[in-house]
Amino acid sequence: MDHQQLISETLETWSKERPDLKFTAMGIGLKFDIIATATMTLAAEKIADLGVNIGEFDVLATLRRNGKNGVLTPTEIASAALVSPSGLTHRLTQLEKMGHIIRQNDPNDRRSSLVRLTPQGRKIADQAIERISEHATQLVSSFSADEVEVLNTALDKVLLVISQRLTAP
Amino acid sequence: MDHQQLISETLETWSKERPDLKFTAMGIGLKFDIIATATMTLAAEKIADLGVNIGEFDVLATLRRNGKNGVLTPTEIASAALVSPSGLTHRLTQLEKMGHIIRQNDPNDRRSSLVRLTPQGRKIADQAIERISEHATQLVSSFSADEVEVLNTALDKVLLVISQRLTAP
DNA sequence: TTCAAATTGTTTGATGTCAAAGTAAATCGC
DNA sequence: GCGATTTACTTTGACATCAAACAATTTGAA
Repeated sequence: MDHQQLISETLETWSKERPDLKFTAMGIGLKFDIIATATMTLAAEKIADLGVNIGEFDVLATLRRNGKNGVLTPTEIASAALVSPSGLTHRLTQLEKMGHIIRQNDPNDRRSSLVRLTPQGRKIADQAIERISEHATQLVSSFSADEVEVLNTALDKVLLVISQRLTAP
Repeated sequence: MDHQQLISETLETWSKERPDLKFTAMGIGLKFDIIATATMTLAAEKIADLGVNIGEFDVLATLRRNGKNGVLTPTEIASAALVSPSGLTHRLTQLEKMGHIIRQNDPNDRRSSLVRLTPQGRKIADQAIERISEHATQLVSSFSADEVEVLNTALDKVLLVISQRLTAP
């Protein structure tokens, strides 16, 4: 069964069983979830042959786009990549094995370390971002510029509500 | 740093580093991902005190909304809940421990089994869907009916492209 | 009828994640 | 200064998930 059909069938059966509740918004939530999952799956496929997964790409990308010298501390990467400290440690370990990054001691703070993108890692990051930005563009290729604008605005409105909920439950 | 700001900063720095690429669509993808993750996290919090996680709720909900007698085979549940067979086995085991479902032998096919929602499981499903539908409604509470309609239409368009990509890579 | 292929659900092994504890070092307040 | 607190990263343990292998059973074609 197709995703669209799965969603509409879910909403219909729920409405039948619980006519006292409203399910329109839940349908939107379902769509967000399915779109996000599928988008990530597809993006992962696009870069699979580069040997990195999406999480690892995210780390490389964070270093790559951080201009100057591609050096950040793990804490900086973790907050930019929305990953837990322990999750980041694992990603860094993998990336270091592959030779895409190196960990160096921070000369100013011995608790800390500096994560540096290697030339090889930079190359991977560049190849990956090319494919991923292109892939994302294709997903909204049926949209006019205006429609993209409208969608973006709507997403921003949802993000705003979410930020409020996350910080002030 | 706030999510909105994180996204716009990511797009800006990328545009600076790679002015040859287009990042608008990737920003939309990022927003989908953050919204979906946060929505699920918030929904999980809403039902945490019921003792079930989102995946388990999904199974209960599939059984509950499937009218008549709340009985389905694991295969039917798995395809409706978008979970792998092995993932479903684990969820069913947990739910059976809690007394929310029971597994019975299928009299017509001894390979198969029938998963039946218990009255207790049905109660949990009802409480959970009330909270989750309400929570979803709040997330788009700042939208007019028209805006909800526009958003839904846009999401459907994206879903359509995704379905095509997933089936025909 | 019989045996190969398909189907059903579970088990196994690997992955990626987080929360919490642990280790080490820097900073702040007195 | 000096001890308590905070900060930075890693380690550990738990969890949920998937893909692939598996065992049991049904189906279907020769």
